[in-house]
Amino acid sequence: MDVTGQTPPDGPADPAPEPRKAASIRDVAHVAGVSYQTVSRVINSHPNVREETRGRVEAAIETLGFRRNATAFALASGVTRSVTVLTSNTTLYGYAATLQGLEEAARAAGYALGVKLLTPEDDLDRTVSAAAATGGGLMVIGFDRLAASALDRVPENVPCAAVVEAPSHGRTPPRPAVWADDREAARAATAHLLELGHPTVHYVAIPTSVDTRHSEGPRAQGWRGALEAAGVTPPEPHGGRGWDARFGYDEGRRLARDPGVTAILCGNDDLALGVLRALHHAGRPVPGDVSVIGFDDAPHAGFVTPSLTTVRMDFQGLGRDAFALLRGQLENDHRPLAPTFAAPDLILRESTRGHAPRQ
Amino acid sequence: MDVTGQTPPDGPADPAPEPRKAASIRDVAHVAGVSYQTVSRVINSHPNVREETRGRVEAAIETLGFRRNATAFALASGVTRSVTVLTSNTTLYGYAATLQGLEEAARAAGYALGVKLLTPEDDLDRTVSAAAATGGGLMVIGFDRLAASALDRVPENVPCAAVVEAPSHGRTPPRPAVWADDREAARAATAHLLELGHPTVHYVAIPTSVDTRHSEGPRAQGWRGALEAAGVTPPEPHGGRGWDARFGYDEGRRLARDPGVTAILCGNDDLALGVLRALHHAGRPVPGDVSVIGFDDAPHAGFVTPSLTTVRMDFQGLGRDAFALLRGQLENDHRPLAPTFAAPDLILRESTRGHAPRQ
DNA sequence: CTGAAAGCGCTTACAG
DNA sequence: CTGAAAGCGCTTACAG
Repeated sequence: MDVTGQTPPDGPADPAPEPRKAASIRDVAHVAGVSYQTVSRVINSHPNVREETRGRVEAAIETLGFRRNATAFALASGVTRSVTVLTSNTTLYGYAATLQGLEEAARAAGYALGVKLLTPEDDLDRTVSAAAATGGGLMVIGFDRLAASALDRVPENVPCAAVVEAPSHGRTPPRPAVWADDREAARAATAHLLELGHPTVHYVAIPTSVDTRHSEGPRAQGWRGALEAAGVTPPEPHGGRGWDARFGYDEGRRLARDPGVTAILCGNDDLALGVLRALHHAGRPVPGDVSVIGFDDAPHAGFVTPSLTTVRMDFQGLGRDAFALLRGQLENDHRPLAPTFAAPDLILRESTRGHAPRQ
Repeated sequence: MDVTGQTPPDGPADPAPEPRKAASIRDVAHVAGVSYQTVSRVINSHPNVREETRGRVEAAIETLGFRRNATAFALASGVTRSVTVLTSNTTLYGYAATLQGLEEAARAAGYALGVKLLTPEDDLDRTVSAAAATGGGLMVIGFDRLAASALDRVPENVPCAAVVEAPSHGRTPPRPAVWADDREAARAATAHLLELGHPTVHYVAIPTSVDTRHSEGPRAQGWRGALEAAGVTPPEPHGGRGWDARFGYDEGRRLARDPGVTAILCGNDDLALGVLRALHHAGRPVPGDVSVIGFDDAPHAGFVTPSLTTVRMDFQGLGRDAFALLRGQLENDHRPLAPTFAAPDLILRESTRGHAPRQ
């Protein structure tokens, strides 16, 4: 099974068409027998052009296959209509869905979208600087520490907006930003588990954008708050060092060993999947013995067995709204409206069930 | 649960810093007391600059917060170092992983990466044209019909490469491209099921880039070929109209009704998840009664229960290699080497088991 | 080692 | 309605 393929470096069989230079407005003007300014008027649909002239120019554009050079346009006009999104991940569900919302909104507005991945290896200042030098706006998906630092480093005079974790009481993101109420969502999910009769709820955390030496993420805060409101002392939270099922599995194994554990809230659905798997391996049926709630409502959450009770998050809506916020800075006539994204919503499925206290 | 947040449109509390214009090399030159050409030499690390002059210029750059305007650089120098990837999806595992490989390779080479989503609604020619006008290279992720059409429409004189489905015998992609051997992978997976004792294997297809009125995708071809080689008449394939678990679930329900179905190959892991779920609902245990194989080895495939036997695909490697192919066209001194991506690999897990013919 | 000129492909006033 | 000029912020020769 090792046959793989590639078109030979020399390209397809037919003789490689020499990459002749693209036509410019001067070429078009020459063919159409007008000055190049007139060509500019035509491609910008300026009203004051004689119909017959316009026709000649359009014909020339067609025959030469002219496409306006976007770089020259940007430099001369000063309008860039492009956004670069800074993110530390593109494949995790929350990031990918946010990116998708961003892309949709950008496309609808006629903006080009660039993606620049943030990595711990690359110099953050250089990365942010390079992105800023593009001339367009900057968008940061600030779900983790790395992205939060990037957001802090965006030069003041470059247009920028972000989607972030719900900020703590009284704190304001360094730039215009949107967020969902993760805190309230986690509180509600935890309260649901408590109402089901579980004596306490354990939490397996995702990484967060806040400095965990001094604080914790909004989802953890909501979980903690719900327990405290019910008068139960929150157990030590787990996780916080990774996003995927493998981390969930590792934490799940630990939790499975404790017979007192009957309810687990996970920071996302992938962690929950890992926890489910660990509980299965430990012979602890879900939801018979343990109830599990995920977070995000990723596409597969409803199709695993047991299907996952989870909190649906409208990442695409966040992305759209964040773009509107940025666009407001880029085009001064454009005023972003109130948020349009949907609030988090607890989706009840098979992985949770009422808990009857043991005799 | 409806509290959501957004920074007020006016921005953070502190008075919005007026977006003063970015400094140009002339500004830097003025502050440093040199001509702007000298500034150009410094920012391009040209050797012939007196140490003391260089120092003054660098100091001026620092105090003014100068960043070279990428647009002007591109226009003046003619080097773009940017790639726009055309894709009809960014969230499905195969697409997202390919994109990630592309991004990594682009970043390593110092290229900016743009993403342009292909949709059935937008005019394909306009979309492709707009992307081509960027001046950089074009990259297409050609896993579906829409993307394949986009690839066909890329003007001959714009640098372009693609990652595609394995082309049929003797056919060549319209542009330099890389591909994994999906056909052989599907053949091997099917043969494995046959060796396990299953009398036949059913197939739930993903959409494909080929015109299904005249042909079928490479994965389907491999599945069909394996059956025919074993002397069994291939049953009618299912699916082909969607990628996600819901489609898999619908097809799974149909298959579950047929007691003769004991082995199912799915075009990807999401479809397989849906099939698993449908079999569960129909009371047909996996792998006890039915064996299921997925495709791609998505991150969660190993964590569902039963864990999914699947074909691991190196999408990231494909993305990297495709980028090298494109770079070869953009920089004429750069010669792409032989493919470096890993061949598809069958990963045996819990969802498959030997089949003992019923008495 | 450093400066003055021309130009990348466009647009935006300004003339006529 | 259409053309000639100046300029966007840089780079690449060309001088000295």
